[in-house]
Amino acid sequence: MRSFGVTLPERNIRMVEKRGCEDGRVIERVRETLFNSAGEIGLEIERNEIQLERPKDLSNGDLSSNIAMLTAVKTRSNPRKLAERIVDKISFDTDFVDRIEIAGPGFINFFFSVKHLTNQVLEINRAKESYGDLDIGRGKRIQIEFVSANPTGPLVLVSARAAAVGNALVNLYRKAGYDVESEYYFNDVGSQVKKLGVSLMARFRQSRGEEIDFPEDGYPGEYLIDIAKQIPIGKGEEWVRLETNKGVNEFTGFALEKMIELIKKDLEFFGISFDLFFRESALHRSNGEIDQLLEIMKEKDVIFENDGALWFRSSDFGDEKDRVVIRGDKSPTYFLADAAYHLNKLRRGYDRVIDIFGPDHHGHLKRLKAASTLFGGDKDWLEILTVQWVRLIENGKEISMSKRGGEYITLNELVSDVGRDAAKFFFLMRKNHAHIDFNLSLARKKSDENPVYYVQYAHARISSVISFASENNVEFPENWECVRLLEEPEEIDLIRKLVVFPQLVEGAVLMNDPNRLTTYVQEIASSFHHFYHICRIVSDNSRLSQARLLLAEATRIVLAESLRLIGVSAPREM
RNA sequence: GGGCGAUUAGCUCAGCUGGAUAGAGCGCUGGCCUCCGGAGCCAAAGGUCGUGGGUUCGAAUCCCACAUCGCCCUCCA
Repeated sequence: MRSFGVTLPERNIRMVEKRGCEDGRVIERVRETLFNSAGEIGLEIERNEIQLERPKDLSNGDLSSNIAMLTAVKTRSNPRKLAERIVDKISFDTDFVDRIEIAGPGFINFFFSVKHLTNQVLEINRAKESYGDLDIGRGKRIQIEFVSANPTGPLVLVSARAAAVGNALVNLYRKAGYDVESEYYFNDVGSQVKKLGVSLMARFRQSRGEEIDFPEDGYPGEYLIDIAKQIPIGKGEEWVRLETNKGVNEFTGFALEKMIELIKKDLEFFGISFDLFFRESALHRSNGEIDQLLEIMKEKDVIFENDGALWFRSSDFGDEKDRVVIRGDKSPTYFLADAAYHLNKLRRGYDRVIDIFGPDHHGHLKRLKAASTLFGGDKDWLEILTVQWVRLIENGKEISMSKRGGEYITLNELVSDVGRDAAKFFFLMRKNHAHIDFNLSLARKKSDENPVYYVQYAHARISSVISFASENNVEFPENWECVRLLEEPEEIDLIRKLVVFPQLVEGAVLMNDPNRLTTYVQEIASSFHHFYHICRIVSDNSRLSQARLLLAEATRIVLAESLRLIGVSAPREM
């Protein structure tokens, strides 16, 4: 059930009122009418308290209000009788509402007229891919940071999931009228990165025939062997001869550039792009954000010294204990750098910032939010979402991944195996914060069992029918009056599902929940197949054919746009 | 010990910020192409929504407790 009313947070109410599409205007008209009628019989109720829902079961109408049940409690009256009194007072032109029923314990149900519904088919055809565009963001600047995996290895499954989720959110927020920037943060500083350099040096020396042990805590993956081969031999040998620290630095620098290149390639292979790649090293310059943040922390008196290190009193902000920000060796911790990074974001002027974290970062969450309020970020300025682990299941069994052997399944391997579309779709079939068992065997299948193909098939089928119609001289009509001929239950059912799209986008944005789209798109496909089976599109009746062609095209538009939002292709044929 | 999440049909999961008779896919059973793509459609079977309390006109949904499972809890990043 969708509901728009009393329990909604402030910003949600505003959004509902600002919705631009015709469907939204209709909801407002119904709300207005109910408000007036309730006033006439002396009920005291706020406009925004009036909830309007779309019943799950369409036999309960297109819009349903529980106003009578809510007010019955206050006025100690029978909700059904109260509903009757309200309905008696309702008088508006029945252009879009066909009838009003009182049902169940006192629901007031509005049934849209066929005329109104068929008009929506025209609206979708007119709007095309802009159907469902909202202006709830009103141009506010929002930054979405995601993946941000360390440049110490190729991207693995969790990163792939974060990439799919982040990419879908970027698309959704843009569609909702936000000015969105996507960003990837590279931790190109610190001990992990240094380990990368040490590992690469070892690989290089091994490649020159030296029999040395690989460092125990190094990165054992094969990718470093490949990168070692790319080092010009003269250079590499020179670096080996340098004083150890300097030499490692050279290898680190080389490894970093190659890793960043590799990660960007992986992302491109997956079909994910970023507006900006930000490097942590930019924060470390003298009097950069790290220094500035330390100053702020000192001013606010939230810092103390202990054991030669500087600590942040994060326990005062809900963290379980205090955290080191400057280590005994004077180097800043990862946490301090990340907090400084967010200071940098704030200064760039974003109205809101969303971070998508992997599951291994969730302990980091509270202290980062605490830090962001320290330097002036409003409580809701920074929002942190987490995505959970992905387990790969093949033939009903988990594919075990051993960290020690460096045997991760990479993004690249997954996408090569099942394809971009299936990978993205499967990652978006669950809520972000729930674990996923990724069914490899199913994702691989190019058959009806695989939901991605089921949906894409519907799109291809529609495209094919439209071509078929054209070959048989059924074209899109000049005069769109023919949509009035749409009246079969299968046609009306399909239309009713299509018109939900703008609200679906709104809900997905409000709840940061792109997985709603994967469910929706399957429902649309199912309704279309059903309609297709019962109602012949191209027939001897040319006006009816044209009307159904418009409905098919409207379906195609909604399908294609939904798929675009989740980053999945909508093939014309397959 | 502390924290986050999960628990819904045989399996994998939806359930849209509390609504009406809890839905889909797969699997199983039985049907549907002289006709626009059968990668499709229809029908049937299948449920104490983990357990126990609470709030509410109304709870799978919110609150509390408990159980089971997964993950996290470095002066790593």
